Amino acid sequence: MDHISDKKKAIFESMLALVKENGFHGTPMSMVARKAGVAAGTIYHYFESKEQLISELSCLVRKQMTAAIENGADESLPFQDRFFRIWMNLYRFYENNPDALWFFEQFVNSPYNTEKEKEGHDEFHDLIFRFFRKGVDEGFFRKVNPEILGILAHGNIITTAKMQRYGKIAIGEAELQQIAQMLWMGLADHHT
Amino acid sequence: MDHISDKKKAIFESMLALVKENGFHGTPMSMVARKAGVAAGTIYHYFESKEQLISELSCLVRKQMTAAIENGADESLPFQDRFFRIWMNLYRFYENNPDALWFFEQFVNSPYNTEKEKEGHDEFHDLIFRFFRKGVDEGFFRKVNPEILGILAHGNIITTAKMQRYGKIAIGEAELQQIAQMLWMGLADHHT
Amino acid sequence: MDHISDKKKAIFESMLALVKENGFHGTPMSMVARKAGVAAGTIYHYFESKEQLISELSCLVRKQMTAAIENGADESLPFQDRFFRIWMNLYRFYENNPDALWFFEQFVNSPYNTEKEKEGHDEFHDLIFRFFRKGVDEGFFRKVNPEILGILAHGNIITTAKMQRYGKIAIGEAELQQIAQMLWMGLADHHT
Amino acid sequence: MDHISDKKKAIFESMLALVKENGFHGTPMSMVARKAGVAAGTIYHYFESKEQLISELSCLVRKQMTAAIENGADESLPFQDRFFRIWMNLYRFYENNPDALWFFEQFVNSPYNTEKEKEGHDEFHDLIFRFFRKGVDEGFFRKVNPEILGILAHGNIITTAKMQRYGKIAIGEAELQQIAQMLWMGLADHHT
DNA sequence: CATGAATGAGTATTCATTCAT
DNA sequence: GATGAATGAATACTCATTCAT
Repeated sequence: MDHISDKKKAIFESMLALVKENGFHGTPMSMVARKAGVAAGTIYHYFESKEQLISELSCLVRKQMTAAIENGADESLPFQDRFFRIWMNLYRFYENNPDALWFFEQFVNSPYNTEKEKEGHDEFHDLIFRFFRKGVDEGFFRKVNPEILGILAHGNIITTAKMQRYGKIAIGEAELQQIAQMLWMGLADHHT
Repeated sequence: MDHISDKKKAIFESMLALVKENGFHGTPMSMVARKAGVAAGTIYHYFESKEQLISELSCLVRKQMTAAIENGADESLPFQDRFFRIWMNLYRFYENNPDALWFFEQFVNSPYNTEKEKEGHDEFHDLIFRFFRKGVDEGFFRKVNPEILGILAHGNIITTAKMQRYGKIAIGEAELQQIAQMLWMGLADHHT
Repeated sequence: MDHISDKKKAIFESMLALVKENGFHGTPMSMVARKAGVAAGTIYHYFESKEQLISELSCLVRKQMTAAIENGADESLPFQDRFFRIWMNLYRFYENNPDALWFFEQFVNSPYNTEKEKEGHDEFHDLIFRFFRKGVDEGFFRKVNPEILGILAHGNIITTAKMQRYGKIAIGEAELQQIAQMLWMGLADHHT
Repeated sequence: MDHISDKKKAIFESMLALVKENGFHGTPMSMVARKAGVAAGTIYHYFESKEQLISELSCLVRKQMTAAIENGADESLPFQDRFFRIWMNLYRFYENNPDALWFFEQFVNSPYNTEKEKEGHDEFHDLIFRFFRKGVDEGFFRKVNPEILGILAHGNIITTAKMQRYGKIAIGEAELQQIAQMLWMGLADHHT
């Protein structure tokens, strides 16, 4: 059923929001509990430790990111359309879920992102990788390790989302189109 | 002038190295002191608080980043050459100073990076901005807000450095050239 | 009558075994419940509190100790035979019920052994006392407060059982005989 | 110098007294700190953890016990005199240091008394052992493993001290003499 | 009777910071 | 300037106990 109890969901959401405000360290479990409307001890029925709560939350966020992309994975579309669709889908996800973006950025560079964490299966990464390999194989992209292309593309989207979030620079629809376009042009194989 | 006492330098280096290992929270002042070979109290002769030590360190790192770029700012060179030179210079800096890269990435996404922090004058940012504005003005780059271009370019370099640092994907000289090349192609104005 | 429900028994046994492993403090009620195969709340149908569970368990153990002795209380036997029989019966009880020995030793020296606890009627103590008073009255033992003799004798048995349990010193049948013999010789009235 | 700082001593004494009242678990570090007149954190300058504080305290107590015996180790005295002297010295120690007696009894039967703890070198035990081996070798005691004799004798003293401490039974000088005498008679080799 | 999710007070421990020497 | 012992507020986590189902 994959059913997540209401309390567990409330705890997830509470942590997500608070981490954005205060960072991992600045977010005591007691605060997570209060915002989630549960007792401090209750969290420990659902999660073994703060570390595990954060770890599970990172999995959840990654799943959401994966889901966000998959909408654009419609294989019947032309490749280039899929590229822009994926770019925009993921961008929109970050735009609409700034807490998730912030959480993830902090998580990646934190001691919570342990070796064990990194070694787990990462469907998000796989999805991206397959897409870019296909792009290389079919001549759309340069002959470069598709993994590199995927990571650069994702970095590009995150940079854009952070820019928008940061708020000092106006990023409208036109700019988004241009940024995605620039990425496509950069990756494209201009030989042919 | 601008002389940094040996102890102060030792404290900076100690913090820089430890933050990479353990993160901000995992790095108590006592540990910084021990690694720097000074007493805990001594740190407070040089810095008002942990926060300020981190803040000053972030300034120092930014200065180093600025210095790294400036080598490529030789205005007599053709613009495109300067672009690749700046790209590579900054990349090399991150490659050779992984502690600094790590520290900065953590810092940017941390509560230590306060509003006040963000509002301070940022010579690094200015330098980048001026360069990209020139590129736009002179027709090398698309007609896009140069600030956006600068941030995308910096994001590209950091993504590359982290990829290399992360170690799972082989990034050799050939790949570096390609990545910079792709960035250039992306930003370039293909109209003309 | 005096019927103990299966669950209650399971809870007693669970606590007894766990206390030996982990001590009172290291034995949370939830652990007792799990090992007993009941829900945490169920324990509170049978016992008012952890304290009372422990208190009742201590009574139960004392009863078992009393029963162990009583087998040797056959008044038709010569007094000396009864002495050795009691000694060995009690020793065997501790040997065969190391959990009980351990529990009792911890209990006696714990804050659970409250004043109220100590003041309750103690049949075990009475039994021992009567036996040693008889021994004194009939000239087998020295003219010493029989309560003292009883406590010394019991201490001797417990010391022996712990030695055996501890495992570093080989205690065989021969040694047991000797220890009991030494105790007898010590208590005996050598005047006559 | 074996010098123990005043604060460390205060912490030891505070713990010793409180454990007697409340047991290990009932004695939070904050309470130890308050009674010792130091801040909670201060304890952790001297001891790594509660466990280590307790462990070190147990060593200290054992040393005191050893010292108490050694006064009676005057080898020029007749063996029997030494026996009674050791018995009384150790008894007096327990009588005058009821906190230590209580602490030790609790400690021995607690999870703090780890395997590692038990395996450490134990001078107290060695001293006792050597004395009883000599007694056996020189024909004063029965031909029984001297280790067993030592443990029984120590158990006898502790039982006596606890009886006295317990307070319900009057133990005067006469009784003490008798108890020690009974122990001697018990251990003695009556063959010769 | 039985359950087990929920509670929240209580505990060991950490760590930025101070200050007497 | 330099030291490091001392501080005490803050935090993750535990567990006896309750109660709605």
